[in-house]
Amino acid sequence: MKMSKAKQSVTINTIACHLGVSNCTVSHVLNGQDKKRKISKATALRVKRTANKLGYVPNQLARSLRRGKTGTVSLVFTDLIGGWAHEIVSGVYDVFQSLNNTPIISLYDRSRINTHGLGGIGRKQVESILQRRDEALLCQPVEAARGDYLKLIDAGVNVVFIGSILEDMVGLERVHSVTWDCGPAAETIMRHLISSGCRKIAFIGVKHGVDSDIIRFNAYRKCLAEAGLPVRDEWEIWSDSSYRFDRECAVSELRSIFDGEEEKPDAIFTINDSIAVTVLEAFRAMGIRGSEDIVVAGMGNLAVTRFSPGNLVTVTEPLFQIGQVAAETFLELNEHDSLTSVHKKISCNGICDRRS
Amino acid sequence: MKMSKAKQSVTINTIACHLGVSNCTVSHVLNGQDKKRKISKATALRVKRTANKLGYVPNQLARSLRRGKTGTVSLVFTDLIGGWAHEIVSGVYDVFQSLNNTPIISLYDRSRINTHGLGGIGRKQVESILQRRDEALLCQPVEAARGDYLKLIDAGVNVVFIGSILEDMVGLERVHSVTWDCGPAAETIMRHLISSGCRKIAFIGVKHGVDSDIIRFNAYRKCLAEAGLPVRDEWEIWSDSSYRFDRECAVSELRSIFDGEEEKPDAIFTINDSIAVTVLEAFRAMGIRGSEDIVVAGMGNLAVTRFSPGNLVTVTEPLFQIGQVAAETFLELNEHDSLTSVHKKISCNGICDRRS
DNA sequence: CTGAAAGCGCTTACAG
DNA sequence: CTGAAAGCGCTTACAG
Repeated sequence: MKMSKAKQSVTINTIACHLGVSNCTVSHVLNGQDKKRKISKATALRVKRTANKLGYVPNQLARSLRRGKTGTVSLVFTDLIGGWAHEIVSGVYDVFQSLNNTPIISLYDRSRINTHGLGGIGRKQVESILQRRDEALLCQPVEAARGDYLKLIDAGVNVVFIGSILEDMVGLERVHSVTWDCGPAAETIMRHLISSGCRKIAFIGVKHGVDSDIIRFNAYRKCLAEAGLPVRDEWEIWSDSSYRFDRECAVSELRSIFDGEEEKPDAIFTINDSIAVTVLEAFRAMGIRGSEDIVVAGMGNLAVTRFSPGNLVTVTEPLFQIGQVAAETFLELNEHDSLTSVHKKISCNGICDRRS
Repeated sequence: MKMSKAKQSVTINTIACHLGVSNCTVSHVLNGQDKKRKISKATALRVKRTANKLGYVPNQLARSLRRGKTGTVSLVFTDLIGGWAHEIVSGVYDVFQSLNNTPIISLYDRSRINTHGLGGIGRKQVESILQRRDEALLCQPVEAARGDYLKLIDAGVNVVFIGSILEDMVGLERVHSVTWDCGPAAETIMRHLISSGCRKIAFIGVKHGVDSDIIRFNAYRKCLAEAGLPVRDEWEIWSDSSYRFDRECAVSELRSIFDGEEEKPDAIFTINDSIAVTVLEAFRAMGIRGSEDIVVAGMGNLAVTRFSPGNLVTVTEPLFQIGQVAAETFLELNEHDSLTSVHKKISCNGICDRRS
């Protein structure tokens, strides 16, 4: 290792030579096998002291190569904006804190990757994961990356989807998920809207190809039915934004609802905070009369809603917990070496009404 | 590598056996040395084909171990909130996209680490960097992590500070920085405030121990002097929030300014957006009379300001570019193997007035 | 209680 | 034009 230009790097052999013992003894001591190997306390102590004194740092490369196991995991996000990633990562680190595993966090920026015409997670990222011999990928599911997931799975990498899962990948080997109970959460929000007086509730969603798109929509429908409220086709909007639901999308969808002479909704249920916030922003920009009174519901309670203008209602997605459980899932997979899929669901119900 | 439970992993030897050539030939071809080594075109082609067919993926561990060089770099942030990290990371990836280097992004959450009583980047993170033999650390400078930086530097790891640099680390070997011209940027903001009519401008800062704290403050002072505006001690606030400038801090600092009978400022210049936004939030919460008209200036033009209430003025920090240049700096360091320090500064001046 | 030795998957002088 | 061999730093049966 040329890593240190200043001093020669100290290896297990340096210590062994120093002490006149074999490197194997050193290795055992430093791996805490001194008891099992019945190495004398004196020797063990001398080894530890010398290692410390010389500033020995085990070489992960050599160790992993020899063991045939890296213990590393990649965390890939579509972006690091809005706090989603932050919370997940915090949960993951919370679990890995005390272990030797090193999660490797990768960002994958869809906008940038699309620019380069790659799509998916990007060949570069997939290659990195494979070359590094990461043992799992924890990620937000992204439709466009399906091919990449399959490639990784095929190479023996466990894929743990976080938050939701690509609809048709449930049941595949080495595909796992840690999701949350977003159906009940969506129902809670809908009932909250209804019980606070909303009667004409529109829906705006984006199809990400994940199970939760539909789950949330079904909750919307179910609650309308329960309450005997009207279901109107023109109020059920699936935006076909292939990339990101941006201001422009929001404006055009809102026009389709508010431009005509028909009755206007008094609330809009959207499938996530990002959409909700964009809708509120669009309302403000468009200056639609009476839009200040319209309640917009999102889901997630993400940082992005912190200052969002207008009447926002949301529900907390237990991201920290999801991160923790995802990390634990990885550890289990690693330990039990089983091929069966693990699918965990976390419950929660923290509603958050930000109406001003 | 047990990474693939399904199929035996294919190595360079697998290919060599398959083709009846030596692994050394295979290695040369796959590393694009076939020309230099004068390997016959036919052999080269056969090697490439077989590698492809068998789905060969080079083992980064073995390669790095043998080469004595990993080419990896760690990116460490204090948090992933607010979009700062996202922009930096995008810039870094933009440069690494086409290379073989794999940046490894680590999060380091100060709040969580403080809870565990560690301080700094955290022993765990430092250990990981050393064990992985990362060749550089790119990071936001954090006062509390000084000891960790020194430890890494001592071990031969290059440290590249992003955005600003710890005051007293300039000039150290293996310490580098990619910063921006925040002094002129701060002056631009101040002049903007003054030219738009502000006459009584207060200052709120937090001492992070980085050079830019003082640079921004000096810009504040300089512009007041230039314009012949009053400098008042009680309007120059250095909050001693040791951790984060939160709502509570903001409220208490604002009280000290607005509670008495003295004259009140008509603008507040804060050293960054995060503080600015928190101040605006505190204003809203406290309901200080006339505070709607007070202009609050931040710096960064971060995502966190997107919906911030009230009158915000900010200036764009060229984060994407900083990320790019930081990545390039790493590559240069890696290539030239020089010990001299590299300090780069990026200019910019995109002012952004969000007054409603 | 301890050591000699093989081997993880590569790269790279060196020899032919 | 190509191959045999050493070695990166570690772990781990195996033998004593």
